Amino acid sequence: MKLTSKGRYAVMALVDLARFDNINPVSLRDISLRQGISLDYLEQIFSKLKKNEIVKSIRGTQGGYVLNKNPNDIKLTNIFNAVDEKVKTVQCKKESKRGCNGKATKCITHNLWDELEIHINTFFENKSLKDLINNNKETRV
Amino acid sequence: MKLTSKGRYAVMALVDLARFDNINPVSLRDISLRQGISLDYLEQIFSKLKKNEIVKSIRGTQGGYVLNKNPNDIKLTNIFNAVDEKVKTVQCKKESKRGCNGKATKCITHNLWDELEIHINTFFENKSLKDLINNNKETRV
DNA sequence: TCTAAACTTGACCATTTTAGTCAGGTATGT
DNA sequence: ACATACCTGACTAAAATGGTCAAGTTTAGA
Ligand code: FES
Ligand code: FES
Repeated sequence: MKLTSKGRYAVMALVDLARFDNINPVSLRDISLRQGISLDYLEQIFSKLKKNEIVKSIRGTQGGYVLNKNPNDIKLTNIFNAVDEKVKTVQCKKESKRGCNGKATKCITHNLWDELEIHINTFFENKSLKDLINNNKETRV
Repeated sequence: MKLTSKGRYAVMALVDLARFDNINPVSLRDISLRQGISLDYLEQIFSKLKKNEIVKSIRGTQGGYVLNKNPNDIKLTNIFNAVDEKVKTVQCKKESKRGCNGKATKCITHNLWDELEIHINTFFENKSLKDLINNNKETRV
């Protein structure tokens, strides 16, 4: 089970953004330089964050991105959903009664994987961008 | 974040094994048929489970595999470690002081990923093969 | 003793996913 | 006008995944 860079970058970038957006919009270029993430890749990521109304964009010179919600209302779940970083412990469709590889029934360990998925998602639901900023301020002191 | 088939199969196969190993060793062929997992793939998986002393093998006709420990002592952690299904929330080496892509310091969200990794691993450490067999018996009643 | 069942080993491979790059745009403050 | 910064879509190298295939060795049982 690994977390992809896309998901990791999305959170990193938003934490960076949340720290600096008090005064002016923050440009991807700045985030790219500060966090060491490819600018082109960041653009793909922010395109999705924008579609999911997590950030707003301001075009033109001195433009950039701004948070579209209170940091307290942006949960990791929202961020990961936006960039398609979903937790998948199974291959079969959830809605379907059938199991993996088109088997007629769900597998013998199916409950376990459901539990696992819930366990991980709970973590994401309980963690907001605000937690991360605060957490980091503490570290800085 | 997704769980790979290798990890999922390993657990499925062991639960199957644990259910049937009371009397005779269980052949991979049987597991393959019952659980719908490729025999050749199962062989790869069991080779690793054996190296990690989770199962024992008995060769020849009527041979097969048997658990090498009490089901209560086989945690998901052990199984996943055996088949290299590790939880990785970061790319950088844990021991190193340096961050991802050879950066001089760890990233701004590093604590978060450590927390996440611990959160997931806790689940795996607290779940044993015995839990899974019992759990499933309940479901069967 | 012969044979078939079952473990053992290692190489090989097609497909998918990942983590980007590249090449063009378009909008806008100064 | 022009530099800055967002916007869009196509493309791709490298890695991971989920297997397959081939060629063994061991041993119970007929
Ligand atoms: S994981 Fe698909 S059937 Fe259980
Ligand atoms: S994840 Fe590698 S530096 Fe934080």
